[in-house]
Amino acid sequence: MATPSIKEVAHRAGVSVGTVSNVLNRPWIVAPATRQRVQDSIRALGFVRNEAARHLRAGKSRTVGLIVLDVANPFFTDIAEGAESLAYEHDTVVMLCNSKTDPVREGHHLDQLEQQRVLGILITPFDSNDPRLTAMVSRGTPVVLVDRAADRGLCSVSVDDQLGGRLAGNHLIEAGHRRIAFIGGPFTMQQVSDRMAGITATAEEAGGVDLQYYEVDVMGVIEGRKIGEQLAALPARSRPTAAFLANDLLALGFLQAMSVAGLRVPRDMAIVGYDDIDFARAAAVPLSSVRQPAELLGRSAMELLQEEVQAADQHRHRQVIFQPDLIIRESSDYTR
Amino acid sequence: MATPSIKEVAHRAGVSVGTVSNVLNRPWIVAPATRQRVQDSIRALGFVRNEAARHLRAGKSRTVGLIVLDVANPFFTDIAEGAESLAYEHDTVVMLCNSKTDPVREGHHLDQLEQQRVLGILITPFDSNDPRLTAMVSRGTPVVLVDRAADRGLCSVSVDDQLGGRLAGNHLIEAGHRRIAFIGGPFTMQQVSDRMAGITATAEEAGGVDLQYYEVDVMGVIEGRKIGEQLAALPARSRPTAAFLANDLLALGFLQAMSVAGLRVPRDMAIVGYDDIDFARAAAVPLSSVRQPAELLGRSAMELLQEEVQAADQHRHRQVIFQPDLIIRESSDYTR
DNA sequence: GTACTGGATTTAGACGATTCAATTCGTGGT
DNA sequence: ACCACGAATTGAATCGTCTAAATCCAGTAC
Repeated sequence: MATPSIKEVAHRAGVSVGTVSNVLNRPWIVAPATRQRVQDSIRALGFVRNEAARHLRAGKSRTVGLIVLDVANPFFTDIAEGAESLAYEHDTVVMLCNSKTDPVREGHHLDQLEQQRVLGILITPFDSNDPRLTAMVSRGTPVVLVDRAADRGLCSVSVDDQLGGRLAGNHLIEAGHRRIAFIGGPFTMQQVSDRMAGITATAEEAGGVDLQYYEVDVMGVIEGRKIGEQLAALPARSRPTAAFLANDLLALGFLQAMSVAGLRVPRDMAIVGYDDIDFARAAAVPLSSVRQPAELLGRSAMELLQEEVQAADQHRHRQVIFQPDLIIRESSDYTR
Repeated sequence: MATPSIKEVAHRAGVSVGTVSNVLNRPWIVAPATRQRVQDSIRALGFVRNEAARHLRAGKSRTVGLIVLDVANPFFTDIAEGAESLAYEHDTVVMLCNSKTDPVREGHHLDQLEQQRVLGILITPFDSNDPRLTAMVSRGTPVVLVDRAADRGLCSVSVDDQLGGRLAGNHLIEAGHRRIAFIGGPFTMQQVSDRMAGITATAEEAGGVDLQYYEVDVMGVIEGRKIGEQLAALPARSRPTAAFLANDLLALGFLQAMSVAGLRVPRDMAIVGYDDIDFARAAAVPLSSVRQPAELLGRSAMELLQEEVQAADQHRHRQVIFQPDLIIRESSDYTR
């Protein structure tokens, strides 16, 4: 009934447990005939390795934790995709955790992962200065920040969010907009504040631009829609003529609200999102968006982690920064 | 450097490892003064339990595997949400795995989970008759099918998909549609074929209905959009006047294609989706959809699993079936 | 002073896989 | 016929935690 252990396999094959283990781990040192006998025994008994025992003995596990802010956001699934593809090559498993932008959930996941002695953790943290993170590192679990630049002793993979904000800002200002809304949140999240800083800088440089800020708790479609309704209800004279949203889910919700309210995009309201998820291209009005190389982000993060795990001692933390691209589509382009 | 073990904690507190373990597991049998001393030691050393060792000793782990077809589909994230909430109450962790409707990936995840000796597996399988599944069960890992009815010796939680198909079919036929497209895939997936069977039955009962079938590999926005473009390109006289799509992602893509092609919804094309994800309500034209109680599905599946894990021997497999609801919104309703 | 009680603590195996030093065995060289 | 060598295999220790049984000890009753 209970899953057979290596011991039963050995007994049935008439060899010692050491030999079975050798068949599993270094088959070439086992005589072909013996090897065959052991493999038959394994198959007959339906033996399955016990990962917990391996892990305990080896002192380290073969799983990597990945904590994202929102699994339902394609941006993060793309990251997961990238991370998993590389993990696979390293004979490693990814444990995907969803913090839902909630520090408590995030903490719970960190606890669990640390108890599982994961090889390391890739995380888009709620707060990148969380002392928990450095504590974990000092206790021996490598941490790589994803989509967030690290300053101190951590590896990180990120995209220049200020530049992203600037790209969006310049684009909208050059198109003639003078009342622009920035929508995102919570503002305490570095990504959000960086993007905000970027567009703010361009607005100041240009001068005469009225930039308004709207904060949301979570960046999802529903919230975007809500803010959209709110803006649509304003009189046209005081309503922003363009909106830059800190992610595409917000932008999609916002776009839907415009459509429901009968405002034309981009004529009445130009929209630029962030992340360039597949939905963005496929939206009712194809969405302009600041593209981030999500899958590459995930892959690189995993790469840094594996590097750190293998090099162990003489590893130097690195901060990789990618450049975002502005993808212009109909939602902000009058010329089409 | 290395994480301290219970042994170091014991040494520092001047007690035996057994006492430390007792503080961790049955604190009440330890004298308050000793308990305090141990707890101080734990904190000072930054001790973190080694889950692998606990697991090995206990013979069973504290994690449950959840394999879904598409993490990016909110329907499945809702299921995960439900499963996790209950898992939390049982001091259990959920490992979320994404099969991406790919049997190979699914198999890989199954292997990993079995090696980890997970408490059990919740899965929306690609093929519910996969012999792997029953093999795993016979080797001792309980499996609960999610969103899929089991016949043989398995627990399952599902929604009556035939009924769902009938609800959509009746609704569209009563509204006068006589050329209807069914879109989904792969048709080998039971959910899809059941929904198809449902609407087919209503069409046959009504008579004089031309029901056309379109198959896709994966049910995502992109694919929906593609089929939408394809239908939009047909001459109006032969084009279906209504479409029933096997999930909301497809429906959303389809809807976008209509909008781009200048077809009005529902006047030129009525649309009914499936799952009633949040996006559906928030779409440019709010989407009619067959609602499934996703979170409840996840919770119930976890409930069945926990039941089976605890009862162990005298457990009888159960097949829970929920009823879907048709939510009518603008995308199929002329009267609004 | 002895025997007993009950609470507090320790001790001594497991659990399953891995690894490495030790052993066995067959073969070839001399 | 004997030794040496290498290939194949074994045996035992180990990882960190848990638990049942054993031990210790202070206090109490007689």
